[in-house]
Amino acid sequence: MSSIIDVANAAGLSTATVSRALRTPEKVTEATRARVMAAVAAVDYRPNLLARNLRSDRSFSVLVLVPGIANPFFANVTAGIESIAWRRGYSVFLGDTRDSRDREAHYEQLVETRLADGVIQLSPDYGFNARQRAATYPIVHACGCELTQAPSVRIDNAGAAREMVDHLIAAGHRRIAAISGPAANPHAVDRMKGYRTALDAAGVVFDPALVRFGDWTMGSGHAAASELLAVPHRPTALFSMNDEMAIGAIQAATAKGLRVPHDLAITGFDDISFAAHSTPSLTTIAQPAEAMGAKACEILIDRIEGKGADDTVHVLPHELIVRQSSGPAV
Amino acid sequence: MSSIIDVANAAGLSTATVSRALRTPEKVTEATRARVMAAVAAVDYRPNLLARNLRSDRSFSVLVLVPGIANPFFANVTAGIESIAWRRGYSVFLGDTRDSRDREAHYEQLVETRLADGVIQLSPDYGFNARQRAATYPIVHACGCELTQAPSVRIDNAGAAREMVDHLIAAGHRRIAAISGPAANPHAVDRMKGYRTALDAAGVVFDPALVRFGDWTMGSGHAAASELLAVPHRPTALFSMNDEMAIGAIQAATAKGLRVPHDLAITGFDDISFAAHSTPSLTTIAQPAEAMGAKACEILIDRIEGKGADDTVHVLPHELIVRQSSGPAV
DNA sequence: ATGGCATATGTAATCCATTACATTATTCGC
DNA sequence: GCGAATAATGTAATGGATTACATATGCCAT
Repeated sequence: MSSIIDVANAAGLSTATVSRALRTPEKVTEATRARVMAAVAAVDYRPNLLARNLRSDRSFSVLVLVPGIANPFFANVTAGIESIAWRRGYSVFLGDTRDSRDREAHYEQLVETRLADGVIQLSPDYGFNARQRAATYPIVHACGCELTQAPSVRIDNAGAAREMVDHLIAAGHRRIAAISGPAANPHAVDRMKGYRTALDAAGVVFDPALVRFGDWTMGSGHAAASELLAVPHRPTALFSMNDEMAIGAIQAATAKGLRVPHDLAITGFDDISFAAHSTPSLTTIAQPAEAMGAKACEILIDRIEGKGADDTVHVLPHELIVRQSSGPAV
Repeated sequence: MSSIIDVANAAGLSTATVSRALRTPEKVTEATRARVMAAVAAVDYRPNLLARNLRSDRSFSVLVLVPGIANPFFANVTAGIESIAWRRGYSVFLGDTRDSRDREAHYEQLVETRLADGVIQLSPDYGFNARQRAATYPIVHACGCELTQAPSVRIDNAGAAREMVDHLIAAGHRRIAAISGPAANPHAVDRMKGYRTALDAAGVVFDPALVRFGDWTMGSGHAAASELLAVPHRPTALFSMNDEMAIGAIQAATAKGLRVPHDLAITGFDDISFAAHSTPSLTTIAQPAEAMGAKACEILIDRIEGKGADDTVHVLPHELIVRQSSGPAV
């Protein structure tokens, strides 16, 4: 593999001039630049970016910490991150933490060893990751919760949940069950808050028997719905805190012979692409997943490049999308 | 940020000894190692991997070229890649090509500029990517088609498609429509081959009017199904070449008042997680997505590390998963 | 024509860890 | 107890691009 020295030799110039011709062409004669370009082509030169990065102490790459890339929502956020990184000349390291602190810590080594310039964290902030909170490297949260410190990007989870439950209440529902994520999960906590606020506002007494905790998977949504439908005086609506669990719930309800939404309303959260195409299509909260990733990436790269330190919590707009799966209570 | 020199000073040793203590401890006294470790802790040392990588001309990272990370199937393959890369101490660069040759070529620069040691290609091989076929760097295809050269990993797409259509024929269907991917897509080509083989074997005359070309999205599956259901003497079964389009087709059929599978059988391909939880659940071909990614990654890293050059085409087993969406013809 | 200045190019130091080669310390055998 | 062999450590070169500083070239004004 030819190096800058080969180019310099081929062009009869010094490596300094070659470097300048390539990186800061305005510092070099038109003629020189042409000679360098010819030499580059002649020896098939590709700069060794490891060397450049070492010299400049920059890697021009960012690390995305994602709890699971197979989750469509996170995949969308990641796509948004990638598109901005690409535009700004950065590469993306994929750090799939599989929800493990260990893996997360291990991946953070990429920054500490200079292979990445900063981190975008997609896991919500549980509040006890002291290491990360004290991080000396640039870090931005892309799917924040109310606990998440700046700089971060999120939606108003509690507000969105409240809107959804308001929607169900407006449709006449009173017995509205919740299929939550893991009890300690900050997103679940925020959304649960919105759920209860909506119930309170409508004068509906909160009934713990109508709450089940899943793990965001369709299987857990199926299981939760099966249980909830067996409760005496069963709910007429299921508020699921993500789309996957809602899809699982639809399946469970249908298997029990219930018709959605006629016999049971079911709603989701996230608006992954499958929500619009499930049968029935799913009423949900649209999160601007790509936009959140993109915004987080912009903030991160601005920080890395020292272009103003954005230290705000960006709350992006969500949207209630009413589709077939929610309907009037019977 | 402290460097190896700081450690050497703190320990009263040379940088060479420090390096040895850390990388090849057996070359150093027990006592020395302890002194080095203490110094490392004292100055909070983290090796600069950019420097190490420059010296060794290795980056210990691989580039994954994926047509779209938001596609659940590719996300699963990527998850498989990541798990092996992790186990073997490599990082993963995410190269989302968005089906653009341009982006693909741009991402390949990562290898040519030494930021990645090799490439895993998830796009099927159209046969005209001369650049990549002549690549001087290690490259492995993870979702190959019949055209794909070794080393690569794939399933028997034609065989799987044939099995699926055989299954429909066995259930009594004769008018079996196909919802294909883009006409030129190698996976679509292979699967179309299997479709026709099955029809021929059953003595069913191929009817071009029963073929539609989608773009793998649910929307395109919906559109294709709508058209196919308007054909005179409409088909009793739809063979969709991926799960997303099948899910779109289910939605279209249901919207038309048809019951799946009672009035119309619909089958998919891939067995993404949503296939098991759609309503009705989807008969499909299970591809070992994670295993394909993992295998490809193993092969790639073996190549990178010079541990035998596996030059075979690995055909992993698929499986016909019969669920609710396929049923007897009416 | 010459000092002064801007522009273009060259020389060599630098980034940091690794490692070939050199040197010093230690152990073993007889 | 001494030379040979082995082990431990040190010195300095190396990887490839960038860049501070030095030098050379060209142009203008006086």
